[in-house]
Amino acid sequence: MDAYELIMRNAEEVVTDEEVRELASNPDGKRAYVGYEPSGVLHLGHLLTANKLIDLQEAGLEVVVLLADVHAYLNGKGTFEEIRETAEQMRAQFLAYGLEEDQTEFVYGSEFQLDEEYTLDLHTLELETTLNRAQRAMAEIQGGETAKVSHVVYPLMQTLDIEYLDLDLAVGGIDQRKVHMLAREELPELGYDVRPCLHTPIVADLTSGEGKMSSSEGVTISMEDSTDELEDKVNSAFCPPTADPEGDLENPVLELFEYHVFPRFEEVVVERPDEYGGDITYESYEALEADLESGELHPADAKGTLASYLDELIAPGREKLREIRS
RNA sequence: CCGCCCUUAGCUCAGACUGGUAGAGCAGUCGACUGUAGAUCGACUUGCCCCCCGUUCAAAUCGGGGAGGGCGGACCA
Repeated sequence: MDAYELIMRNAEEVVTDEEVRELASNPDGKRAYVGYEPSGVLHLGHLLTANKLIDLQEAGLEVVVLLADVHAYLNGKGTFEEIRETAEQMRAQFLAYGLEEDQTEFVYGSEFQLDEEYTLDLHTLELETTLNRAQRAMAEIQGGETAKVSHVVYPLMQTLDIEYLDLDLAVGGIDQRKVHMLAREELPELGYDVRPCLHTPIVADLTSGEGKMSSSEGVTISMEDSTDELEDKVNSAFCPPTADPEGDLENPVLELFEYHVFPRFEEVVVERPDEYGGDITYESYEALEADLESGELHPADAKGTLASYLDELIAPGREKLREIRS
C-alpha cells in the first residue's frame, strides 16, 4: 500500500481529497493529530482513530496525540488533577496498543492552551463565531443537556489547536465533522492556513446495529474487558448473515472485522469444527464479508473469531491497566 | 433583582386538585425458538417519589424553608 492508500484506508471521508493527495506525495515531517478527552480506560471508539494514527505512522507521518485536559475540564470531567491522572493512563494504553513511542508525540492541552497568545486568538475567534454555530459544532460531543459557555468555547479551542500544534492533518471520528468544518472556515480569518481533515467511521451499536456505538450508552468493548466479558459482549451482538441489514441498520460484527481486525492482522483464521466445514483463512475483509453473505461463514463462527482477535488486540492494554492499578 | 414552571424506575413520563407507604411505555435480565444476534412468544427485576422541617392515625400528594434545572420579565450599561 502506498502512502495515499494507507491514509485513506477505512476513512469515512476526507476534506479535501486534493489536499490529502498532496500530503501523501510528500509525507516527510508532516504532522497529524487526534485529540482525546482523557479517559481512564480506552474503548473501541478510541482505538478506531488510533488505528488510523498507526496507518499514518506507517505512511511516514508524525503523529500527535493531544491529551485534551483543558477540554475535559470544560466538559465537566473533573478536577485537573483527576484529569491528569486518567490522561497518563490513557497514554500508557495507547503505547501498549501499538502506537510507536518514538514516532508519537503526546501533548497535554494545558501545555499551550493557557498561553497568552493562544488566549487572545481564542477571544478573536469568539468574536468571529456565532453562538449558534459553536453550539452546533459541539452538538455531537454533548448530548441532550443545555449548553454552558464552556461548551461553545470547546470547539473554538479545537480549531486553534490545529494551528498551535503545527499540524498538517486533523483526524477524528465523523462526529467531529462540524468542528473541523468550523476550523477550516475560521482559521483563514485569523490569518492561518487551512488544513485537511480525515474522518473515521463510527461503529454501530453492538447490540442493536443502529446509530453509533457510544461509551455513554449501550455495550462498549474496552481495555478492561476480560476475555470472557469480551466473548459475551461479541456473542450478544446483532449479526444477521448479511453486510447490509434492512433499514438503517448496520452489521456491527462485520464493521469490527473491517475497522479493527483486518487493519491489524495479515490474515484471519476462523477455527471451526469439521462438522461445520473446518478452519478457513481470510486475507481480506471483503472475502470474509462475501462468505458471511453467502452462508459459507456462519455468524456464530464469525463472532467467536472476532472475539479472539479483539482479545489479542486488547490484551497488552489490559495488562498495562492491571500494572497501573496495582 | 422580580415572576412562572419542573424535579417520581436506567430513560420519557403518569399519579398530586379529592392524603391511605407508586404505575405505564421503552430499556434491562432470564427462558423457548433459531448452530449467533435480532424478530416473535413466555416470565421477571428495578425506586432515599430532590433535601429538611411541620400538619396528620397516615404525606410522593397538604403547609413552610432550602437545593438543582428550565423559561420569561426588568435593565440597554
